[in-house]
Amino acid sequence: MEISEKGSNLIIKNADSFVISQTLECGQCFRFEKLTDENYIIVAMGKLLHIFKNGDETVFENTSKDDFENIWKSYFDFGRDYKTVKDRLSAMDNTLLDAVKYAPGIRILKQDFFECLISFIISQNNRIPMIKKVVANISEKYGKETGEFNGIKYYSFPSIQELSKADEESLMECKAGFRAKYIMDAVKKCGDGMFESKDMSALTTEELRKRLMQINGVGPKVADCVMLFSLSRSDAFPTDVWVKRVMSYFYFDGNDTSLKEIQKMAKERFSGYEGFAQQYLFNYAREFKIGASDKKAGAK
DNA sequence: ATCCAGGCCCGAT
DNA sequence: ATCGGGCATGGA
Repeated sequence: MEISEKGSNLIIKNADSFVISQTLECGQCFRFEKLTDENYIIVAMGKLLHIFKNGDETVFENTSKDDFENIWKSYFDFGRDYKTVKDRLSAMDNTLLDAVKYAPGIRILKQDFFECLISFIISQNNRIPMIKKVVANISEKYGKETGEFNGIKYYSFPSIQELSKADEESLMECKAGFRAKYIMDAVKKCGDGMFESKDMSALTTEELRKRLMQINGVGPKVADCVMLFSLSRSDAFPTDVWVKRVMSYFYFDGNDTSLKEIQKMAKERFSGYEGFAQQYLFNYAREFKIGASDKKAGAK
């Protein structure tokens, strides 16, 4: 992976295990817009990023080498060798082999903790287009303008302090629905210093999970998503309906299986790589509707 | 119109 | 411990 600067753009040549669409559209983040194929706008880390593919180059428009080193390298997890991750998973069983092959350009993002927490609180019992809309509404109302593209203004996700100004009513106006009160509790507990990054990094994944679940509206699924998508806890295994289905289908002979059993199985089988396995499997399951009542095919 | 969505809370067993 | 109903909202 060679990095260079061309004018005001930053260029990566032959990016390893990185397909923009696969990384963005696999359900881990909500603040992006597709312009054309492999050409996206991302709002993250207080920045507006136009990123696109041009032949064997991945272009970060108007991006300095400093911003890449300080922000995007970590955000896109470019410090990790995904070839090793994929090889290890692919060797575990044929299901994972197929799931990895299906989307070899997924990387697990390292998103901002607070944004990730609020976003996944909003995700519960909701659909992705609606989640994106609510997060965008909150950002426009409480965040700062980060830039403009094609005449459209974009707003960063608010900080804890900025969102502290919100009340339940205004969050309802942002279409958060019954989750508005959950957001209020999360903002309060973050503001009270319950989730300082220094303290969190001293906790085991299980301890951190319990602490996150002290927030009203945060259960095991949201807690695991936050740990995996913003805190690099790759031993977290977010288990939603799709993961439940794909795990039951392939590892429990099609039998409906409890959350506890599934997480136990994941820990044993995917040890150390649970989070990566989860994301490839989730993506695979959702695409082929594995285990869903209207299954598209026998998944292959 | 009814059903359901990357769940979780809450009250009943 | 585990189970089922209810929940704001909008698209199919």
